[in-house]
Amino acid sequence: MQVQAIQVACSNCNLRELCMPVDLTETDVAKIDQLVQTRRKIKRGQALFTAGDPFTSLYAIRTGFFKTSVVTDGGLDQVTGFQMAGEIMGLDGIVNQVHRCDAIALEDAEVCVMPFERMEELSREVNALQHHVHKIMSREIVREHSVMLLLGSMRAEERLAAFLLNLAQRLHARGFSRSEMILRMKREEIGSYLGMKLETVSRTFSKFVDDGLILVNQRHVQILDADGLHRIVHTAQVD
Amino acid sequence: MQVQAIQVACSNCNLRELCMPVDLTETDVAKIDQLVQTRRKIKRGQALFTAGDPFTSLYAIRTGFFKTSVVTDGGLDQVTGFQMAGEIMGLDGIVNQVHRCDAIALEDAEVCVMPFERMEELSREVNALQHHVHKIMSREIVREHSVMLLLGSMRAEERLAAFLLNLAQRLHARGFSRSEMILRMKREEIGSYLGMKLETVSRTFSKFVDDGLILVNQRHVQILDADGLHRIVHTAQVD
DNA sequence: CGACACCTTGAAGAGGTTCAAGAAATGTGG
DNA sequence: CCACATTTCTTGAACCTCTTCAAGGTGTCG
Repeated sequence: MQVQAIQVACSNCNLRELCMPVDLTETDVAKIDQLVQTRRKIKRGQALFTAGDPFTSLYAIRTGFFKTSVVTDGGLDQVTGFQMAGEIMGLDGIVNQVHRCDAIALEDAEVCVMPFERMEELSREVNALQHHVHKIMSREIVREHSVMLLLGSMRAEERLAAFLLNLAQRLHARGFSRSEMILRMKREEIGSYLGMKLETVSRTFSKFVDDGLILVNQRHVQILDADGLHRIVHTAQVD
Repeated sequence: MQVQAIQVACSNCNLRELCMPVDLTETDVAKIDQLVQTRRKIKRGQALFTAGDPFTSLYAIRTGFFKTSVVTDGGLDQVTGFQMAGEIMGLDGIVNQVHRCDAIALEDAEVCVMPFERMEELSREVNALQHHVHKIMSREIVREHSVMLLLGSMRAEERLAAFLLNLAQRLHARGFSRSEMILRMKREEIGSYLGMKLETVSRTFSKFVDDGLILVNQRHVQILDADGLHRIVHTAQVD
């Protein structure tokens, strides 16, 4: 496990508005800079944590791209999310002080380690941080609701269209192109996340290409007609 | 909207260990008793809150049974959960100060209103409450992961078996029979939650009856062979 | 008791899965 | 740097699960 002392304080981090509260007083800023003492580098394919690991910290992604997934004793495997810079991982560990999913780096990554006890302490002193923690968790709950909607009521094309639009939107919020992206995950992982088989993912990609909605070259995807994709998602009608 | 002053303090509530932290000092108990100043009664079919309502409070169910669901502009409808006594609703509202789902009473109900600003204040003073709030939210995230697993990787029979076992287990934790229950929701709502059509829910119930796993009489369900149901859930194998 | 909502069951059909084969990319060792 | 092995992706064809549509049954409540 690669651990290293930190070079950049939160207050100077370019991801600050993504993972930390804004509108802090100077003294609050100074306190929060104490929170992240270490960073960890994770090589592609390596786990940041796996189910069963004791929970000690939340992790903010500084660079790289992750997937989180739950596994059952039966061997079932479900990808529960894909995380990118500025997003927080590890929230599932708080209840029982044990991680309940795996977090795997899909490309070389670096995360900020935020010891949770320290966060709770600081939250009592810095109201903005307290509220921020609550918001992060609430946001995750809302996100999962929308995944439930996707898995529970949409068909394959709608799911994949929604997935691509969501990825593009998040990447764009981080300064990348709104229409072009490199997928960090394989078809099988997309399929697991979206509740469909990898063959169906591949076929649906091909269909979108035939319909002139996107261009696909392996993991390079270009969105040609975002409105068309939106229309597919919202064609998801009740009878 | 029915609001009323409170008769039972948290410290005397029989649901205390379900919705409040344990191991409090006397002074902490006194503080927490200040949290719930009002209760609200909700008639069957009425909404406690709906998507778009401003968020002010979390709600602890004292009696009754709820469903929560998200609706899209497209008219899609997804039940995201069923809640019973001692469980907390409203967590989705924290991020943007707006509720993002509907909470509908499936039987006459009463909830304790917990103003969230008050909770944040108290959390700064009472460490146990702070940690408790974090645990509640984390537990909800973990629960939703398991729903994603269910929706993403299980087939109809596995989903319904898992659903029945989960309900039975939660009811049993509240002192009810481990094997007999009255469903508070209709087939359509079960179907929405489990990502299947009401006809499929009905057919699957019938199959379980044929197989001697359960007895069904409308909404009265009796589990005859819990092990058999467990086997169905865990037969969910990866090849 | 009649109207309405809810549930069950059948038959036909669609959407997605499974199995299989081959193509394209990626990694490895000489 | 090339040959080979491995992984990942695409596509086809048959099959299966679940949905859709339809009709009839059952329960409930004014």
